[in-house]
Amino acid sequence: MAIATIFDVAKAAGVSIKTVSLVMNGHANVSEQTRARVLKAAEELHYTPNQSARSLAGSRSFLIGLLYDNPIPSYITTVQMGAVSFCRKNGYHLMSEPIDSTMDNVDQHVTQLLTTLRPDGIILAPLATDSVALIERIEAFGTPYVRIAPGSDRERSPHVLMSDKEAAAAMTAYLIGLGHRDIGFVKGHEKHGASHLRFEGYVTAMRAAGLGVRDDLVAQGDFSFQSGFEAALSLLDTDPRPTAIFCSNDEMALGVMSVAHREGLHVPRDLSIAGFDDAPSASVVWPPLTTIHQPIFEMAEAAAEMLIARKSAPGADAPQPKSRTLDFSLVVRGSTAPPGGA
Amino acid sequence: MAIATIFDVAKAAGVSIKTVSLVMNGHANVSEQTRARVLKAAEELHYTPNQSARSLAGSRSFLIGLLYDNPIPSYITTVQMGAVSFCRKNGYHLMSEPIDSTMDNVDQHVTQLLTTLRPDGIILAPLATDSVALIERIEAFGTPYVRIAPGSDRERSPHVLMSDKEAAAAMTAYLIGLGHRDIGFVKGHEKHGASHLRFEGYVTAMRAAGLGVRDDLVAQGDFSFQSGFEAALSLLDTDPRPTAIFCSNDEMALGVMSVAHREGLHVPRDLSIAGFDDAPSASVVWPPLTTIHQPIFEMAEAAAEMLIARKSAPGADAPQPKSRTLDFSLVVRGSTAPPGGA
DNA sequence: CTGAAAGCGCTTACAG
DNA sequence: CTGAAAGCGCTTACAG
Repeated sequence: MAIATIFDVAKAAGVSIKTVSLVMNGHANVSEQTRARVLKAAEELHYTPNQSARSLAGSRSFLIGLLYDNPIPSYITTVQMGAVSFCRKNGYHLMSEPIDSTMDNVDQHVTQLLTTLRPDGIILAPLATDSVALIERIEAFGTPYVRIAPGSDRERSPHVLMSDKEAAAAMTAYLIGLGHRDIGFVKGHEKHGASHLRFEGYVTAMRAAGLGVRDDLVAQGDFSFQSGFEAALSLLDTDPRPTAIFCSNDEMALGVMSVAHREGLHVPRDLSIAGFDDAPSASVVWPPLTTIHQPIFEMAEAAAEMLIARKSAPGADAPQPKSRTLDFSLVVRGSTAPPGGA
Repeated sequence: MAIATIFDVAKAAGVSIKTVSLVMNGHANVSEQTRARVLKAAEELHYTPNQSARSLAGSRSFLIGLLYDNPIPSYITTVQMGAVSFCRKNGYHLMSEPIDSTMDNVDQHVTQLLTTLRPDGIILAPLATDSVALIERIEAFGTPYVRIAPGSDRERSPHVLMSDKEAAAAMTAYLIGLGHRDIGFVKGHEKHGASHLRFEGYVTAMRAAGLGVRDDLVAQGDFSFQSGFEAALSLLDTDPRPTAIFCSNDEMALGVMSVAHREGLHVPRDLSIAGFDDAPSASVVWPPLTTIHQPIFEMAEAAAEMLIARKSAPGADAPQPKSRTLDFSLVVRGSTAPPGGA
């Protein structure tokens, strides 16, 4: 059988197509009886509105674009799952748009996306979330957008994030609580706003415990395994050397752990190691990594919600929150223990 | 300025909209002169065809749906990058459609996707690639689809894959070449077709070298870290115990490695470990894992190509290949060495 | 090689 | 609360 159109449903229900449209879009001004008749007819005919026609005639495309760059697979996948989860409940679909900010045609590509598909909203995930060029392009176009975990210039746009500073402070306080005093820290990528916040959290917690921050126990990394590896070499070549090392992400923590294995240091007895992110690999290494769990799925869900809510509630001009902060959690695993393994 | 439409371009170029349409779609029957004039006008007006209008009027939506289930993040991300890469070159966009085959409304969801968005094609990635219910639904609808790495019932549909059997045989032969004789094998998930092929490859290579396959050196896993861990415990409790263990995926190999670390076995001196997939974590553990690299990106690209090629070449009714096999590669890293570390 | 016109399946003022 | 009708921006026979 051919695909049913709005006319088929109207005829079957004995109403005009206008009424069918109203019902399908959940408008209020339809009598319960009529609504029920239409719904029944739609059901029987397996009717689903043609998105292209809807989009062309109306003002909505029911499409949300997810722009991301330099993806850490597990991060991006989780973001997608979260975004899709909310989109689906509201009849939206998610376009996956990986971009490469190193390419000079990003601009062109985004413009093409915006004009040909007319998405109702854009979600910006790291690192695209911090691309000023991208943001300007989207703003010029007037398409609503939400940034996930923006590292800089936050006030500029609606966004959803987690408190990196508090989380880092919590982890540091946890290590101090175990009895550690000489705690090394590996910074994240300089260009990533969250890196600075995590470092601030570490400093704050150290000071709050009356401990100083030794310069030789702070190393610069860039979120890569390799940089964690190198940071560990330098941090372990100090005196007194750290009994614990806290890294700004899990990847670097794995680099530190690799050095520990090579040097024959027992983790956590000789060295406690903590990460940040709760990447899948964090629970796969041995010993499994103590880390900060980010609510990535929920952040993406919230981002989609911020985008779609304003659309689904016509009339309800309630001021949407421009910023949302979600909770992290501290996940204690086997890579941390009191110094000396006491 | 408002977004340019086909009428604006037609007026600027002094032709009818029909001609603009022909040019934009790359049809042949337009004089070079006219084509150039239209292209110039389009360029100046920043014209991009409205996808909804195109889709509604024509027969193409320029949308490809990617259906996947139970994603291993790195795998899915790579599949997406590959598919998007090809889609973009041809003006297509990719819809990310994670599905959960454990849900009973998969059917309904796919139907909704097919009827509302009318994608021009569907790419099925694991494990959706082996869902008969899904395939039947798509076939009933008549939407073209391509399966990536189907594990069963391959002849049924166009697909792209890698030779799992050959790859497993190559890895086994490599271990034998190093001097190993007692080589353990950990099977993958029983329901995954590739698992059986990988095991066959192992058996074939062992026999080809005149070595028997010891039952106590073959363990059943399910692709999880945990199952690899358990398999290692049983494999190492044999006599003589294996000097090398080959796992059907990297995740399980990491489980084996974890046991080795705990038991104080030096890898690779006391035990060589090999995986399959070349997941990101394979190069992050210590020592880094020898494994089989799957051309996932290329497989996804090929899948998109198989879908789009038939569309872009109107008239050119060349018989498209229904099956495409891409090459694997053997990646030697630090986790394998001659027995005894000689 | 190119025009004029119908039609794709919806939404949305405009009337009632 | 509901009809009749215009229009969204394209594609595509139908003519020439």
